[in-house]
Amino acid sequence: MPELPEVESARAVIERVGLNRRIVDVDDSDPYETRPHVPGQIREALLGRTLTQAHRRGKSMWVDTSDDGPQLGIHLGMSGKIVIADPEGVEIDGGDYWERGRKPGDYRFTRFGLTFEDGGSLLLIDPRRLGRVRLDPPVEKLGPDAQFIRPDAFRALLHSSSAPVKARLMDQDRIAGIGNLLADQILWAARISPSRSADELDPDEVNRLLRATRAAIRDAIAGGGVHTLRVVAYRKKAARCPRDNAPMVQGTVGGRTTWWCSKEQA
DNA sequence: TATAGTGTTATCGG
DNA sequence: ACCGATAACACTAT
Repeated sequence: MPELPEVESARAVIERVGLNRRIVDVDDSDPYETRPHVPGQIREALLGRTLTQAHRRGKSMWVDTSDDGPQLGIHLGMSGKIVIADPEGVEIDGGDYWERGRKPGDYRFTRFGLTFEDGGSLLLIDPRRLGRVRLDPPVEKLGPDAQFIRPDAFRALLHSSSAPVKARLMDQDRIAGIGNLLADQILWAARISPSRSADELDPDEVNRLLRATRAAIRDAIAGGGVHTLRVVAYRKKAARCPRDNAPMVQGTVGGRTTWWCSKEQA
């Protein structure tokens, strides 16, 4: 369930096997997944074109299309996944991250699809339907990508807000790509309480946070998803911090369930 | 059966 | 207008 690392994996799937194949059919019949478009609108815009390049910023993806066509924007929401199937419908690439319970070839929750000339297809599978497909998505509102943000920009986004630092890290308009699990991992690794005011962090803490951000993203991409991050396994009742054995505690910060070490992140 | 959920956004109050 | 907190969205798995 996608944060920046999973979206990057999905982008890579499109780059590997989704490009330069003529689109001969489009299933955009789910009116919720494709809002505010109406069914048929995306189909009309894409028929006959090819995908030429896949981009990502934070958790948002968009794909360029041939012949000056529109960009195809894809957001995976809470449960979306991109899958490429061969002409027989056999899943040949779904990215390299874990996905809660789903088995390859389970297409029950397909919400959007492209069929290519050779019969292969690109599918958006999204049980919860909080993902979104749209033409020419507005991505300029997003903050800089969390994987590549520069130190001065990182410092600046924390500097001017009394909001809890976790809420600030998850604000996609200021830094794009960090979700609930990445945020918990970053704050745990940096030994900073999620509810600390962002503007009260000292320079050393800001440095620790930036280093932890880069490490968490790198580790999650290498490990196969945010669920592989160290602290994620300890986000549960009666768990103890794997560093100091103090109890892990739970609360709500920035509107999301949050777990932290009661000793090092006090 | 009731609840929680790895995301986004409209809405409300300050 | 800005900022932050909250509810709503749709649906499955536990």
